[in-house]
Amino acid sequence: MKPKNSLNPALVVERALAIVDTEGLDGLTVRKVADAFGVTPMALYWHFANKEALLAAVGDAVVSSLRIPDEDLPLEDYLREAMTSLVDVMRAHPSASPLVAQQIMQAEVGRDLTERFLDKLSLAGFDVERSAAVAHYTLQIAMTLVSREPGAELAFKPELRQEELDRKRAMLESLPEDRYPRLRAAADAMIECANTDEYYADGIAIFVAGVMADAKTLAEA
Amino acid sequence: MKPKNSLNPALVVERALAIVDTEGLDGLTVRKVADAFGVTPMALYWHFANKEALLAAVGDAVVSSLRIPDEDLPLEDYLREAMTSLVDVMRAHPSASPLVAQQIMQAEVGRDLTERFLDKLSLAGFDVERSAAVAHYTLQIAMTLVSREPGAELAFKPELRQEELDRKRAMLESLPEDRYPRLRAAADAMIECANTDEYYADGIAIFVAGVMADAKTLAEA
DNA sequence: ACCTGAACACCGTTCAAGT
DNA sequence: ACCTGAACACCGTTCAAGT
Repeated sequence: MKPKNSLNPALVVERALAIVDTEGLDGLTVRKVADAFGVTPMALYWHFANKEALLAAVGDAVVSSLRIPDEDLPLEDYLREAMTSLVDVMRAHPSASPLVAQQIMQAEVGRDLTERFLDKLSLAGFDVERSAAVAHYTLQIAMTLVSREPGAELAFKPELRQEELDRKRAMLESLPEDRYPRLRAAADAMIECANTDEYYADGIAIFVAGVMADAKTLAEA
Repeated sequence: MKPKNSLNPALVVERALAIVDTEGLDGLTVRKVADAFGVTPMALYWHFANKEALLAAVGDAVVSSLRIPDEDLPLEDYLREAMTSLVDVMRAHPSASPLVAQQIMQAEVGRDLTERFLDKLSLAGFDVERSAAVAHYTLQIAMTLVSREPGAELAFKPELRQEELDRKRAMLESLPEDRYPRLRAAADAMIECANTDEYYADGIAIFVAGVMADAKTLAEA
């Protein structure tokens, strides 16, 4: 006798997110979620229209922990804090970061953050198209930093991980030293992040500096 | 009577790339490629170890048309040209851009480009870790600009495309005007690129400016 | 209202067999 | 050397039926 009402959207999303965390986005299947509840795959279709809706709900759940920077901050600080906030939220569930990017506008917090960002961009001289583009870059680059962090592609095959890293290193070390000295010297740094926090801080700093350089150009024109 | 030797890796890759172009990366299946040749799915396994190897070969094929910037260019111009070259190659086959990012180091042209880029970064004061990180950002951001170009996610459902765009616009236009004036004004710009070339030029310019700002900081230190 | 069971149209891939 | 055929363990999802 199965307990009825053992399923509800919030519980399902929680389980689904756990699977995404441990097995990656491609590792999430309707059947695995059902098994985790000891239930038939079709049971989930009472609570979600389809897998796409379940994934969207997972994205919404992660987005909800986003925090909005102080609205009084000037553009540069607002951008840096917004991007840092996005990156932090995504790093908590790296495999779900594409879902965060996809669902951010469905959440009030995402809309509020974007609205204020667009406002600050506008005041800094960015026209509507450029503002929209910069907001888009910000979100997508945050996602990319997290989901393509060096070594992240091997996160779900722990037994193959070391082997794959060695294979990549061997490939770089097999290159002729006279022709590829920089690649060989950078081999370790290219296959895995030595300092993850620095990787994110630098990536964010570069993008923020780039946007501010653009703002300066616009201010001078 | 099937003609034998109708299959070879180059032909298979060509067909697979065509499918990726018209149906997206997820639309590529071993069975579809086989059907396109009027052959059994298993026929492909004579030429490729598995689907992963086929995808890698598709990536290699696209990477091969990459061009290397003039090696005498200073860092800023070299970076801008390298990134533009990457973006151009990827825009020719947007759905394959993740494969390009994945396979770039397997191609001589990719290794040469990266080697010279790392060298210029080093001369500009970037240490090994930062150089590797910047090379990584460059490649991944180029990929992201292309594969997440606004509207790109709807490219393979032409019949649903207009409907989806309308749905997104309706969502933004349903927001209260007094609270979300910028979002409403930017609605059109956020769901679709009005000027695609500008989208790419701006994205590249921002990243290049960001890297150069970093270089300036390093030079002063 | 909430879930089961059987079935369908797909996947990638193994393995033995054909020519 | 190159390809077929049958089979296996997976997918998401429909549809009718149970309680």
